Amino acid sequence: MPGARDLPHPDAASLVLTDVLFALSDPSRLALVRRLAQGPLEVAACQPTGGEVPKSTLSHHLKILREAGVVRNVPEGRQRYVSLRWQDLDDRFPGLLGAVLGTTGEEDPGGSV
Amino acid sequence: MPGARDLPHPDAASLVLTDVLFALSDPSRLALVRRLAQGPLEVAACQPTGGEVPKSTLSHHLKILREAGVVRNVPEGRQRYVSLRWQDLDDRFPGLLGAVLGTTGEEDPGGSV
DNA sequence: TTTACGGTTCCAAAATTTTCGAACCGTCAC
DNA sequence: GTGACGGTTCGAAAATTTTGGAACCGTAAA
Repeated sequence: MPGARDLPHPDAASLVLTDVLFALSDPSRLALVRRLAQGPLEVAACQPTGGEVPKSTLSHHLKILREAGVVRNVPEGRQRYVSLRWQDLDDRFPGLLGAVLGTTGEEDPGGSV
Repeated sequence: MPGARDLPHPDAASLVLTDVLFALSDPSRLALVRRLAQGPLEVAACQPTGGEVPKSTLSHHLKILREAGVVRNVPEGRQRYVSLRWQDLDDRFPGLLGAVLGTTGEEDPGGSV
């Protein structure tokens, strides 16, 4: 197993509500979360649509999201995939993410694209 | 009309999600919001259960909550009543407050203690 | 009116967060 | 191996938030 450079992720049960709310309270982070709601993205693709941000800054925001348990960051070849921990979040704080994303959870989950 | 010393409150339609999330992301503020969910409190009663906090500090937290539109602060004689803007919040961000407070809205509101 | 009360505002210090360049680390291509 | 890539970590500066004392403002009681 050639170098497992996995980053630490809190497990679903130990997520802290205020940490999650804080992570989501930043406009640029929330914007990213909205995009992640549509599917995983590699880190480079997490750049805000339009402007470029220094790598270290982007990495910092990803860290806040990851440590709060909002996002999962897994290595894949020489890149990394960032994905929303929707299920875990919903297990721990039912309805929260849906409310933040503006969906109450009542609408067609697998709607026609 | 003897001195209307009303504080500014954003109206329901103009509430900003990240501001609300930020206001709720502080543990002491969130704790207060939970208590307010059970009914209005006068400012003095907003002191954290157990410890005393300087008046100016408490006032600051109330200001963050008020400016985010989470709370309403209305003068009443020589004191002020602080109340949760549950309805306004729910109109603007359906389900959010319920999710934060840990109730999806489905359970018995007046459950047996 | 004078004084006590309940609270907000003002201001500055302390703490935390944000930003970003530079150094570093694994992985893949040459 | 050597080098380019994709990203994280480190460290320090800039910006924002938190804290708390002092001054101030209306209201109600003396």
